Amino acid sequence: MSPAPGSARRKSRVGGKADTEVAIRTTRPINFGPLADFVGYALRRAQVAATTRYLEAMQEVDLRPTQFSVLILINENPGIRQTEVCAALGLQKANFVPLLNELQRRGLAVRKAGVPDRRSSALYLTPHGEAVLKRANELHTAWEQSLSARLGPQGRTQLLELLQKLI
Amino acid sequence: MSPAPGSARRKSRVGGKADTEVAIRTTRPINFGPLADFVGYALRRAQVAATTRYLEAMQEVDLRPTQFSVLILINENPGIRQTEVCAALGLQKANFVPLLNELQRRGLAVRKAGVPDRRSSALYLTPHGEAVLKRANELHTAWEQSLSARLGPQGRTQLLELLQKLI
DNA sequence: TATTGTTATACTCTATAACTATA
DNA sequence: TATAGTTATAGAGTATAACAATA
Repeated sequence: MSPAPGSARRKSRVGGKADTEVAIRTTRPINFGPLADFVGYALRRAQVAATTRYLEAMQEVDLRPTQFSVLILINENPGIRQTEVCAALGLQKANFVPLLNELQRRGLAVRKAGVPDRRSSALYLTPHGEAVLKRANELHTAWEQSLSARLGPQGRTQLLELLQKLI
Repeated sequence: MSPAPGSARRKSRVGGKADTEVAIRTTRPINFGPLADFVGYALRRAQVAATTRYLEAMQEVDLRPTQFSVLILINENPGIRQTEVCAALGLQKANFVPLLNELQRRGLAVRKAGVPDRRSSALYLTPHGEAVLKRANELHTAWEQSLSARLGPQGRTQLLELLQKLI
């Protein structure tokens, strides 16, 4: 799993040439050994690369991956409770509090009282939250299409199926 | 990519039955909407699941993914410099310092002086480091085999190829 | 007693700026 | 001037314990 935006940088030395030449220092080619064939390592590298491009693509709506998935879940399940979102997404309830506070501060989601169980509140998107989510989905769709372009027509489906088997 | 060890927990209510029954509270089924078809989300979930199992598998040698990959790289490229390892694995040189300190403290790797460029030192595994790496490779191979079992014979190769296209 | 939401806290991972000693 | 290694620091993400209100 280690990070590694494929960057075994190799600079080429300009032989015994004089110093007037741009003297770029040689770094011998790095041997990755068995690492090149590790699924865990490839998974990590792919995830880092994907996240980097995701953040670029979603810059306009300024939604981190988890924030985006929380908005989707609230939108798909209006009135959902915090604990339910946490269980569905694998988040700690303690960490969800500041995350939701931020979404509420930005006017994207709200906690509403009036649930039978008075310990909980019900979560909803605001109209603004719905609009931002709509735009986020457009940007995200474009991003997924750029993935499909890399993976080929069947590649994306194949990848999804294979990843499912790891969960 | 949001976390989510597939855990949309659904408890089933025992209809209108009396309280003598184990009263499990209903949580309505959560609708994941488009999230279920996102490559980024699947990538994240698979990576989290894989890392969790990796850590279990490697418990005996106590090597985090990055530590493991650093040991492999030093072993494959004896005398490699810190900057080269960082470039190859996509690490910040600043973060590499405490990481290598820890490997050195545990007697797995060493910085040796005597390089032409006196700003650098050359990295090597100790005999103990080599032995630990050997054991780590055994444990890791077993883990990769458990992945292969999930993915099917061609699945692992397919997955590696698809992940490469994302990098 | 158990659960929901919350606070506080800590640990890992990642990122940037600035320093030193060499080049 | 630029680079290798280092220090310090800050920001995410994630994890646990404990508390108040409610069930």
